[in-house]
Amino acid sequence: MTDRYHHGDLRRALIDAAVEAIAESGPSALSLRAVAKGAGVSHAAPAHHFGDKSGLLTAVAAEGYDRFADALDRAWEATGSFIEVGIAYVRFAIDNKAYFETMFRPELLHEDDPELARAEARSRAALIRGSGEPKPGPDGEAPEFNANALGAWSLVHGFAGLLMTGNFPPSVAADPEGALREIANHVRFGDG
Amino acid sequence: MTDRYHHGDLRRALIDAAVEAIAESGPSALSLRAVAKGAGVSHAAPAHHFGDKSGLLTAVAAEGYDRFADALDRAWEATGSFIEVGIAYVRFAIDNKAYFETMFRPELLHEDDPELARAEARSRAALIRGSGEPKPGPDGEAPEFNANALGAWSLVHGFAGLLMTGNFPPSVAADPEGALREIANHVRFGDG
DNA sequence: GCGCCAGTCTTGACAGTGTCAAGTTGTTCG
DNA sequence: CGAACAACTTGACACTGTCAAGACTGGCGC
Repeated sequence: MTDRYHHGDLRRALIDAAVEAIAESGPSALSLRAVAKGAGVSHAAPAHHFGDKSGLLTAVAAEGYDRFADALDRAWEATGSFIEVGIAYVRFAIDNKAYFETMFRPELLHEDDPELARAEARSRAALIRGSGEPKPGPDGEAPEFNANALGAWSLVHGFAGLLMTGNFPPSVAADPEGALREIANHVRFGDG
Repeated sequence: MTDRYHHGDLRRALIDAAVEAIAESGPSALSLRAVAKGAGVSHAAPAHHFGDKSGLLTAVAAEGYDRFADALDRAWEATGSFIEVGIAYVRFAIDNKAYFETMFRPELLHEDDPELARAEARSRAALIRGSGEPKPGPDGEAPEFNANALGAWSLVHGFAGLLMTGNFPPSVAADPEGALREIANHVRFGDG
């Protein structure tokens, strides 16, 4: 199946190869030719499916946002806990480093891609839902972030980022989830 | 001065050109040859001063960490306010996008560079000092981050990151400092 | 059952990149 | 003055993304 002229699902294979490569050296070091070689096709094959190198990265990011939304939704539905959604946020970053890093590097992506926009919106919705203040817009309009949600989002996002860039002391890096739970025990969100 | 064979201060000129280029397209898109051309020297000149492309980026990051530490120190000394240090953190990220982005991309840097380590340590110290809990180690050992400091650091770092990647709604992007102050009004750090 | 066509992939080329080796120019100091 | 040394240049190499052109296939209508 993988050595036919018509690959079967080359698009899938290329994304998988890309994710693997990104996991090792980051999204900016991705080589289209290396990805193609990894999938056993010629160096120009990716262009046909993704147009661009940015196109491939955009596809990875979109898939990442979908998986991210799934993870956040699962956490909220399983626990109904604001904090557990935050934990899931960080856990996703750790377990899906390649996806997560790609998602938050807009300069490498086609920001106008509709698939990306759709998946991104899903994640945003999951995040707002999990922020504990579902409060649908007064006339059914899209719900917005309030100060508490923005603060919580910033906190978990920053925690994930600092963790992944190696900026935390070893004690935190050894047990990130524990450290985050302790932070949660010390932080209170209120109405100012 | 700039067109002599011996440039005078080519190192400085290259860093400046690099910062300018990074501000436009991010650190991963930096082209050594373009930087060299911008400084009016041959394409291999940068190698002599920085060895590597990573070497140049490391120099930029180190200088960034120094400026960052300065900014945090200034904010703390001027106000003695925990919150104002956080504001200064985000303001630095906005005003020095090129430096800030480079500082937090370890995969592009020589992480073992002593200059980088020194400047990084300065920033870390400034951050701990500004976190409001100076509490020097019992026996003069380096002070550590506690849960409150980790939480506050994560919050401002995440806020800066999400802001710069365009993930915040327009209302927040239009007045980031105001939004951050409002978040600060809603968040309380305590002892759990 | 057959031909043809749209879609899939390959081949070859191009300009641009980082890095290395060797050579050239300038400065400094004995 | 000359010799050692640093700063920079020149040329080459392998590698990259992208484009144009061609080759192969599977499946469609007839």
